[in-house]
Amino acid sequence: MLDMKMVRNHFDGIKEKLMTRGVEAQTLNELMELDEKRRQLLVQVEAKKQLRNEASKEISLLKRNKEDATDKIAAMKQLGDEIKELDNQVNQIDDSMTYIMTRLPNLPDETVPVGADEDENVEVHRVGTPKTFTFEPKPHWEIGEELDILDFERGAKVTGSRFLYYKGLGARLERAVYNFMLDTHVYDHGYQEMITPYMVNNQSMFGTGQFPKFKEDVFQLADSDYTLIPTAEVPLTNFYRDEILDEQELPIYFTALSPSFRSEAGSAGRDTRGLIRLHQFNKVEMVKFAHPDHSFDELEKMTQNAEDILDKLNLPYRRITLCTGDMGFSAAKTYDIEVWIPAQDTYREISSCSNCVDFQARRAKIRFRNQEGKLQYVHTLNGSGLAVGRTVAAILENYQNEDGSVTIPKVLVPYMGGITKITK
RNA sequence: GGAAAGUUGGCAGAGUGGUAAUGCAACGGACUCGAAAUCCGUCGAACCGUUGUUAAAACGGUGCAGGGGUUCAAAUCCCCUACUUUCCUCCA
Repeated sequence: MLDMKMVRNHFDGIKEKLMTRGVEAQTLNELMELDEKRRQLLVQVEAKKQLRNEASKEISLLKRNKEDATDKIAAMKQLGDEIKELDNQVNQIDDSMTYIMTRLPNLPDETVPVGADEDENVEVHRVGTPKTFTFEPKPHWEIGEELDILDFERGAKVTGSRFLYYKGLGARLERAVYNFMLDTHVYDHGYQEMITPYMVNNQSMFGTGQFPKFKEDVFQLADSDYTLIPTAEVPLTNFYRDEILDEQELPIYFTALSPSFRSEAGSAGRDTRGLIRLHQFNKVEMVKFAHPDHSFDELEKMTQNAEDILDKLNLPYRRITLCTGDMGFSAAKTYDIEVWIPAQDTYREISSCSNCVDFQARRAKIRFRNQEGKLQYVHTLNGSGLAVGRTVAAILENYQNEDGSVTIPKVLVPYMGGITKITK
């Protein structure tokens, strides 16, 4: 959530920036009018409340001295009704403002390219060269089905489309990949490992910005206020919701493996086969709580931490900076990392690393006491490190051999119990 | 699933309808070579608004888990919800 005072004081600049993210000018104008009206009403109602408080003191004194206060009490009854009426008006305006404020996206950072959609994202760099095959590379779902390590049909039977079984060495490979990722983040990159709840309440979904605007993207449990997490970012970031941290503790690094549940409403027909777009997938997530002065440095480090996994797996990838029109709701700046998928002859997203600055911290009330003793919002960051299923897909495709077998990347061999190749 | 007791600053903790105590911690000072201890003082419930500023500050309002109600007036009384602890039941 944005700071209303900042919106009020720098209205034109903020309006311009938010419009690059698809916010309508009219919405913002309406917000300013409501704010104006609200403050006018507050002056009125607060003056009346001051009167009431003063009268209450007098009544209290009279009663204490056993004197008659019936006249004063009667007069206050009238005032009470007026206050109630004005309070109602303020509350209505508050509701309207909250409706708008909770649905406004974060302000893009200065360094974010302005653009309408994904076509205007800017490539930062490419690492590794896509391998040239002496044969026609197969898509990973064909490889997986032929090796009998992925079973999409039974996933569809038992649950529905966009679900699957990993089988035998397929399951082993998935487990090897996420254990490798966790070990790397914990032992090489300094993150604390967590296992989180996989269901969270509405307030947590609000804290990280999924609610109220994106309810249709998630699976909510009927007759409860629990939601299956769409990413471990939600339980990890909300870990410190409504808490005050020590400045000396910052930065705090968390990592967690979790399943992620997404309804994928609106993506019908896209990536219907394979591991790219599922309703349930494993992801190793990184979350940071950073001092505002250092959060953008922390974003660079976190993105490198994600790239380090791909470097070690020797998979070709590129990094792009998302433009204003393609960024997620809570982010001030986002890098996407895209891995090379040979069968599609293209790069596909495998990680997204964002600095949300104080946007989530203001929603979730995560603060620290600074050296002057004042409360200040922390900056929160999150990034995939990495999407596990998509990593398995990339390994199957990039490491496939002409005979249909798949070579295990070197760093994973210890995690595979010494197995170097998956064959039929 | 059932029963009881709880939820008040960073922490501890008083407050049964009439101005949210107090202690610890923090900060400043004295003492000290320095520190600890001690003493003196300050701040602190955390946000909204008005006036105002380089920074400040002053005044007012709200704020006692969250929401609603009663009342001239609610931390306090009533209702609903959440969570915590203990006991019973069940269970991996």
